[in-house]
Amino acid sequence: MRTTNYLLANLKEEPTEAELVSHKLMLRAGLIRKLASGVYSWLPTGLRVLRKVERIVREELDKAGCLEMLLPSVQPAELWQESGRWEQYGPELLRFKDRHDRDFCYGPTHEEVITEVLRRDLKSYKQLPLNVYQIQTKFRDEIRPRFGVMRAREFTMKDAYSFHIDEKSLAETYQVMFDAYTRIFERMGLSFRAVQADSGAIGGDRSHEFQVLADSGEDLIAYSDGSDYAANIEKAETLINTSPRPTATANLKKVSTPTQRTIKDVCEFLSLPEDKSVKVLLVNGVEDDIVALVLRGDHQLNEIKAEHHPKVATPLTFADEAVIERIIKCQTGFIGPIGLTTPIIVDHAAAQLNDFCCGANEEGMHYVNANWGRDMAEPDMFDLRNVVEGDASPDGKGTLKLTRGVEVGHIFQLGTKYSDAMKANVLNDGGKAVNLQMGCYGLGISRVVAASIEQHHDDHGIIWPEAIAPFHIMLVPMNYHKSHRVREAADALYEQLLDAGYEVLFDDRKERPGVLFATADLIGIPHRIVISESGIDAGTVEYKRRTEKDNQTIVQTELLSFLSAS
RNA sequence: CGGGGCAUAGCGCAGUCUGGUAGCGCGCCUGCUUUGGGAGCAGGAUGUCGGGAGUUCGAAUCUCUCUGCCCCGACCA
Repeated sequence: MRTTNYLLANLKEEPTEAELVSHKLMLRAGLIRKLASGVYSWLPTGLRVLRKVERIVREELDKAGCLEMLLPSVQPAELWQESGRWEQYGPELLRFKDRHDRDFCYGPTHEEVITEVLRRDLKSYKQLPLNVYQIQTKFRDEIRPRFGVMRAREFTMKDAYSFHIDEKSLAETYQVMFDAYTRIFERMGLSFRAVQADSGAIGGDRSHEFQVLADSGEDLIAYSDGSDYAANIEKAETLINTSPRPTATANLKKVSTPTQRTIKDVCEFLSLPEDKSVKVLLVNGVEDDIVALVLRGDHQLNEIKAEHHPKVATPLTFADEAVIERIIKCQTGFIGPIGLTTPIIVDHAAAQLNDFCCGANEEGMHYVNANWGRDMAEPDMFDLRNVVEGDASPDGKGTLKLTRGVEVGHIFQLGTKYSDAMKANVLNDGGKAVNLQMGCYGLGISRVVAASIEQHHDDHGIIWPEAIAPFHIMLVPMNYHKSHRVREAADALYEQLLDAGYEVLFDDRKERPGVLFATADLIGIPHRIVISESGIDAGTVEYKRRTEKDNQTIVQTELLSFLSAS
């Protein structure tokens, strides 16, 4: 491709709308343009990358025995009502009506549609297992889209769905997909980690996320330094300390803390370490108005885990101030477990404390030297907190470290959640109808593009991994418009490289060298070849890899063999 | 949805407080010079000052209203 016949669409200045490096570079290098909040156009260079990502995904899924289909993006409400998600999904589901006033939505995901399509055609266990996928535009009306295509409302996703006669078959395909995802992200040159995950709104029992490691990632991941354990912080369990709780050594004492309401203030005021205090968070309950969650002062509530407690209302919401004052007759900041009449759920770490500090349920007062079992009932324990760096790994091997990631893939074992709701079944070998076991497997195609840039860039621009680069080679002639010799040599080499099967971006613009070099760096094409008069005299070309700082001089006649070797 | 901010040329911004015929840089077009890391000089084009309503002799500027966008909190590929 000659740049004079191409749309480079580079921006010299940084767009103010962008915060993340990847977002800035995607705008500057002419990959995308914003049409509306969270809605982007893909320009030629961006689309080339997107297609490369899709190609790798297709190749690996086809190899894994997954069949490509294409489902409608517009879906009738009836299907969503049948699965129960028309109500559950909330405002993130973009809904609209057709001319007959019938309800539709734009698909944010396709469990309902695929189940509807296949329940008609799947009749026998002999047709199973079946694994299908599509690559398609989704729309999720995110409350706050941000970071360009990283969290867009409209985005390209690969979604796959598998159908099985039993859990064993599901687990096998799940593993096949796990391995396919691993190969896909390896081929793309991404540094990533598969982590255990909470399955969230999609539902199901077992799930993993594929996280591209990046400081700017929105997810926190905990991983062990002594094993392959890794989990999203939402999911990461704490290893329960089974040693007996230290015994009480001092008498309960009420102390005045007139204006100290936060753990930090109370502990500073009383000269106590924060890990010798507990805090009480009041949330709405399922049966009770309020449920008290007790955590060690230095720990943070994990809302996802808390939602898994049967007494806690889902989604987790904090209790209303007015309700708190009515039931506990005390303002937040001075609330503690002693004498509370609400159900009390205690995190394992808080339950291990002796002689701790807590609110006295009385304005301006706290207790010190509080002890479970002596000053109040033995604790009802549950895993409520976020793991912290240095915690023991839940598998008992090593300690946990934290890192940030971008979720580019998420795979789930759904079980029969959708087949139960939508009555999707086949006959087994005994002639009995059984509901299908299902798996689903998402991969954010457009997000991968952003995540890759997040991981591969420098001050000058993008550094594409070979596998997803928009072009293989940037051909840069010096003085193309003045020198006949350069023109002839560059034109000839361009044809030669194309014939050899390379995707070449040939910068034949009438620009100064600095502009050409800056463009090449910004777009981030892996290989750069410079043609100049002096090189022609010496029978050489200049070669530079985008990942490296220095040039190499290559004898012109050896260029093709050099390239095929590198 | 709550809190904060912004909207002026393709992009980045000044001008708004204190109303008086819209400006700067980059980019773009033309010419000359220059030619190994985003050149120099000269000339040129480009605006419903986000929309609507109001106040005023007069509104980018003041008032009201609507819309869009960005950032911080609860979702997800």
